[in-house]
Amino acid sequence: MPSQSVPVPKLAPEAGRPAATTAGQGAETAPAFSPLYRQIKGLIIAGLQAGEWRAGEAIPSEMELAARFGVSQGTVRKAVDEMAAENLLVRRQGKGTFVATHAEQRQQYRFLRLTPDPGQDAGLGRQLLDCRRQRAPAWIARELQMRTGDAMLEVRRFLHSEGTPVVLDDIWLPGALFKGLTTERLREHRGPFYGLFETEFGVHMIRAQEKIRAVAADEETAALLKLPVGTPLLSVERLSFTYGDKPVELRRGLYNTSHHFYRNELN
Amino acid sequence: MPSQSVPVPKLAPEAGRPAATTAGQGAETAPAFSPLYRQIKGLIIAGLQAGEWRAGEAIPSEMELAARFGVSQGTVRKAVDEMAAENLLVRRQGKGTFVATHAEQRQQYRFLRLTPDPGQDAGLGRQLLDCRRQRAPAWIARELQMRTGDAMLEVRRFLHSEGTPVVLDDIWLPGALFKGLTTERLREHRGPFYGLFETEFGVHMIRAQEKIRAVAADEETAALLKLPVGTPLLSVERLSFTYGDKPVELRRGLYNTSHHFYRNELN
DNA sequence: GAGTGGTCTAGACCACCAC
DNA sequence: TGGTGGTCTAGACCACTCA
Repeated sequence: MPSQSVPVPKLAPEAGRPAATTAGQGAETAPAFSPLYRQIKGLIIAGLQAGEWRAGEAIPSEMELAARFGVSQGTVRKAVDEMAAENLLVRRQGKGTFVATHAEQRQQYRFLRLTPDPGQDAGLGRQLLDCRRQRAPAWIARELQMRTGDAMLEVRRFLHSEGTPVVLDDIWLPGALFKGLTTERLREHRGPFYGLFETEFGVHMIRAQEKIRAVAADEETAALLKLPVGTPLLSVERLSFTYGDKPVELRRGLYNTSHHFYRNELN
Repeated sequence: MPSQSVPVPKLAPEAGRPAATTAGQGAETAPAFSPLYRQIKGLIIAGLQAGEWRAGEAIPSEMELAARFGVSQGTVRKAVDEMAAENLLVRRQGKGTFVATHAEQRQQYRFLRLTPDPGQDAGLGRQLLDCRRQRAPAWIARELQMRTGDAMLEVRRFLHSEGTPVVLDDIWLPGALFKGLTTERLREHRGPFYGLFETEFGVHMIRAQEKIRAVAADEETAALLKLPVGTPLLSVERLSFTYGDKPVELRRGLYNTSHHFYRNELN
């Protein structure tokens, strides 16, 4: 005998589901009704955030989660479905559900939309130029939701294709989250930075916004990318977020699009 | 008594669900097993493609569709869920499920990622420059999957913000699909082109790919956009598709990104 | 064969909308 | 008041993986 007033056991008190009618009170702007499966999703995200399961590890099976939260498997399934659609989790039939990671081959460079023209080599090499601790200037502090002057890491690097530089990246990170990150650590690391950030610092990028413009190469950039001053470059400014919509990385890439392009899918 | 061998009535013969085990035969590369809900999805898409329901109209209720296809409501729901996630359909609680359209206010300029800098006016005006019938050159024919020399429409237009031109668009369309499209028709039309294409020609854009580069303004472009020759511009090449992954529009925009940027969300 | 996710069903009740 | 989509449950069986 299914009944919607029975469940909601082990949920946190404030997560209690509003009963039958959306009765009075109506305080503030929105009653903020949220279905059970969304509350479950919130609890799973809280677990990820708390580090209960690390990147690449399996989370408990749907049946286990259903038992733990006191809901049916179908409700857990719907929560996990949404999280899989958002690339927070990865389902593998017969094996389990895993915390998404940037470290795996299949998922590497998930956020990089740069694509070589036909006939170009697909692989991109990395070259670290610089990594130093600075005090955050106002505009970066604003983006990363820290205070002007707070500790900040500044990284500069190349991506190159067959020896010629294609991308010049400047990367800014909150110093508080990346204590102990050094030039050597970055240089020794194999694979994408985001993999390192996950395994070494527990910082997991789940979403990003990019703002793209066309700009002219200034003298410094032109010299570094071995291009004439004034060459049109793609400026890609990326703000990346972890769980809880917390911004944790600001990045500005300058792309030489002579033999590569930025690919985007619209739906 | 649910049983997975019972259903599958009114489905098209070739859509029949493979029974229990993925038995022998194994011809070619993939057995191409597809679950019931995906077959239902295919049938609904076929209906859209055939014009059974037009853009903006409601499709039958989930119960009706379930009865028609001889499956449970839950299976129809899963099919519709996927289509809603792909922006093919729009669900409205209490009202029904509707064929997505580019004509509505809410959905207008769904594919336009150009965003004004803070303080800039958000609205963009349109100005038609030209519309003529041509023969498709090889490179366009290839993209639109037609033959070189086939009839093709070529449209050129501006988007401008507060009087100054921001975007110069060249648009190429297969002549066969847009018979009767004239300069006057385009000029008189209010709202986005994609709305006109839907209502007048039954061509519905559901998906697009963009390739983005930074380029320097040539003389003609510079004059049209009132910029110095060599100004860096964002080149946005868009290929749009209808049902069945059929390409039906090629477009190349040159964006002045001095006071606007191209916004993208990464997941 | 046991365990995991994937599909499908059937039925209940809720929230929203229009008449 | 009746219809629509939205949520939740319970249970069956299938497909895949691994020991």
